[in-house]
Amino acid sequence: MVKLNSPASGLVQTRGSNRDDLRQGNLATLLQYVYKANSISRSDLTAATGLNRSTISDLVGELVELKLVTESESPQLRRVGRPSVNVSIADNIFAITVVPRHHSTTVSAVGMNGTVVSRIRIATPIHPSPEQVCDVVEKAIDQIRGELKKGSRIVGVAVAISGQVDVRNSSVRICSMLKWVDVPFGSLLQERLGMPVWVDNDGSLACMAESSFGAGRGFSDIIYLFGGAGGIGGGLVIDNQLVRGSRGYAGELGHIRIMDSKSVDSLGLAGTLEALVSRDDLAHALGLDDPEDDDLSRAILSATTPRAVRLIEKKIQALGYALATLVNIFNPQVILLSGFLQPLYQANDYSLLSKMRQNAVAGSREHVQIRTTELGGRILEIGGAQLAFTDLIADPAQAKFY
Amino acid sequence: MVKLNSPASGLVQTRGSNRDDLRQGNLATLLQYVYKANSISRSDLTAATGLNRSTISDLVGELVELKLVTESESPQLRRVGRPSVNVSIADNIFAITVVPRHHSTTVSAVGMNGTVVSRIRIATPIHPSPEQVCDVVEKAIDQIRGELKKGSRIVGVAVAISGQVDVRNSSVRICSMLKWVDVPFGSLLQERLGMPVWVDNDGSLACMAESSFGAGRGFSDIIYLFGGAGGIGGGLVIDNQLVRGSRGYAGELGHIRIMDSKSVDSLGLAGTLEALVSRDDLAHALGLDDPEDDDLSRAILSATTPRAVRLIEKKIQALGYALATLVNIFNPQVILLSGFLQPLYQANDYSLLSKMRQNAVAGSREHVQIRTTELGGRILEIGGAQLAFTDLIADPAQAKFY
DNA sequence: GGGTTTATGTTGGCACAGACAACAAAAGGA
DNA sequence: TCCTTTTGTTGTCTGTGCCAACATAAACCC
Repeated sequence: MVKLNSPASGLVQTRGSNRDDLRQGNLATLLQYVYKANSISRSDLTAATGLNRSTISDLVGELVELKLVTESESPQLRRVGRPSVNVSIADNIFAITVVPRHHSTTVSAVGMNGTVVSRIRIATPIHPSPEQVCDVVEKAIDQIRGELKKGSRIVGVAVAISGQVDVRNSSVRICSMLKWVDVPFGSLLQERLGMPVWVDNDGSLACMAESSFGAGRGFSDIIYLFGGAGGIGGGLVIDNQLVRGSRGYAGELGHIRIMDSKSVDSLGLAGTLEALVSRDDLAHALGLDDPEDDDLSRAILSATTPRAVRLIEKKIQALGYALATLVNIFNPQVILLSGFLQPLYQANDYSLLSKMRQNAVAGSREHVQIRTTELGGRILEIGGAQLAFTDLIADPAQAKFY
Repeated sequence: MVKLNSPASGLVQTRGSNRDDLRQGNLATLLQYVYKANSISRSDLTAATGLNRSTISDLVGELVELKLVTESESPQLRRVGRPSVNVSIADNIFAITVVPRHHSTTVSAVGMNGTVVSRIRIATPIHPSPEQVCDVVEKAIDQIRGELKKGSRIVGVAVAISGQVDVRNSSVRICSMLKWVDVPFGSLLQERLGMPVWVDNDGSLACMAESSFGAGRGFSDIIYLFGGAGGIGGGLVIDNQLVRGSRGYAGELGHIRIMDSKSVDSLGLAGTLEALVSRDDLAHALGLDDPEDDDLSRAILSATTPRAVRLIEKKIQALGYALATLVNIFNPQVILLSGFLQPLYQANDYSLLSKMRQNAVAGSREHVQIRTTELGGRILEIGGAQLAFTDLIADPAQAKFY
């Protein structure tokens, strides 16, 4: 018998750990399980973590005391043995998410248990200034505070920016949608609100959300691609970790180059995925003028004119090249397509798959799947909330609320 | 004052930790520091890990008992205070590295302290069979065992393959250099030798080596590109972790597509980096026939004929496109170039940098550096040894030797 | 329906890792 | 020579997770 050695990933730990770190780590692991499952039995936690029953009992007890989770009788499982106690995330912990757009900003309250309880969309001037967005957010949060039931606790605010965000200092490097350049929006909003503010790229947040709660569940290596009116964005998950890069700009998957072409993308780069696969192009070829997502999707799936069919096929080919490049670089398990890339895939999944496979190396192309996303219109709320809850989960005993 | 919240990376921990894991983790962290520095004082270990002096004393004591490190008087530092004891990696722990090529296989013994003590190159038939390579390795190890001083301990064998390796089961998916397809080489060699065998892609190993001991030291996000006779390979380090992908095929950076072109690469893919930037092309244009690396390098740097200069410039442009794509995807801190890509960069560093910057998004292009590699001809020995020592470092108390 | 089986929760004692404080040791500086 | 600074050593202590024994709650079985 030969026991094989798959290369270990090596250590990431650079600091030593003491007993407090041990306890904190275990509390965090437990809370993460509860958060991801929303509700889970103590015996499942025991099995998943490998910790002793009595240890789980103690740890869960601490989380209950911290009022982060609640215990309840488990539902009828009709299984032999004493039924296990169910652990659920407290229903009064919230994150505020902010999604600024051209001429409106959406502010929501998202419960840690996954429910979006409040969602306010407020019109702004077109291309609002950072201060104007701050104003809107401040007002919206006041209103939301009134709507939330008594005893609710807020961990902070997460902002999803459709542009490049330096996550080290939460500042917006460039956001063409808002016409912002080098805006330290995290600091501005945090100073105004007096509570923690996190800022991240919308593609990264969406990727994180799909990875934890959507079509990426159970996969460790994921490529996420989103096609919208502003262009193509995306995100990467490698070994269950979102890839942010050294400053947070990773995941600009729309700007990878695949061909010689005069067409340029939103940044003026020629021959990139975004330049070759644009929503406007498709809408125009299908005779639609600024269509809703659903209408465009239907039109793509039912296209019959030769010109439209040819164009769709051409876009599929370009997308196939881009996917092959990504597959060669990453060897992912799954590629998730969303926005108008989704109907494009559905229009001819065979064509996309085979184009991708033709241009990918043997090992990587064999088991990679293409899937459509699952989370729909609330994905940025879910991803933003996840970002806002991350610190709380990483150190439950230090939880602070506002 | 505003304290900013950079997005935490989230938890990777899926299992709980007990006190044993704590001890193991701290031992591993210490041993890793000693391994990477080769020799380091106990007081430096205290500062780096944040652990208590007495804890360090205890842990180092255990490593000494395990005979993994030795303590020695520190060199004269001429500093106030009691001089700190120096901790060094034991000089009798070795890894065997194997690098099979067309018609010869190189087997080396690499000390855990970094010294390559023995290096045997044995001729084989061209395109040797797996069994033939096993034979050669077995013989070489017998010889090496005789050369090593008494009391030497071997942790196992690391094999660097110039092709796609499924690291989950150490089998070679495809290696065109050896004409191997689906060869479970790890199992074969392990059965033969009776000691652990790890197999990995050469680009990944080289990347790992440069990241820990070469030009990548101190950087957390690295792209490594190697240009050789067989094509272009590479590796990625993200957040200090080597990226292997779901099966180990990640890092096929030569096969990313950048242009329309009839030229195909070693896998028959058109318009890829490897297709457009080939060593043979360059050698031919420079009037060289199967040149040594040094000769090709000199020729590239001193090219004067218009045709050669134009061709070099064209290759630089293509490389620039590829780098931009990678930068857009990853936002790395540094790009490391090696093999014939190194003289290509040196021939016109400004041109390559600006081409890359022109095609990269604003945030990512601003701080990325391009560097040449440092480790030279022994890079695969160093990387292979690192792979072989990984398990030992991750759990020093369970060290097994052969 | 009562005993049995199975799985889980609870409790008290235990082992042991790392922190801490006090002291010793080894160097430089005045 | 004595003081200061830094590091190593030792014994004690705290707290965390483990373990074993027991308690409890359900399904199962005749």
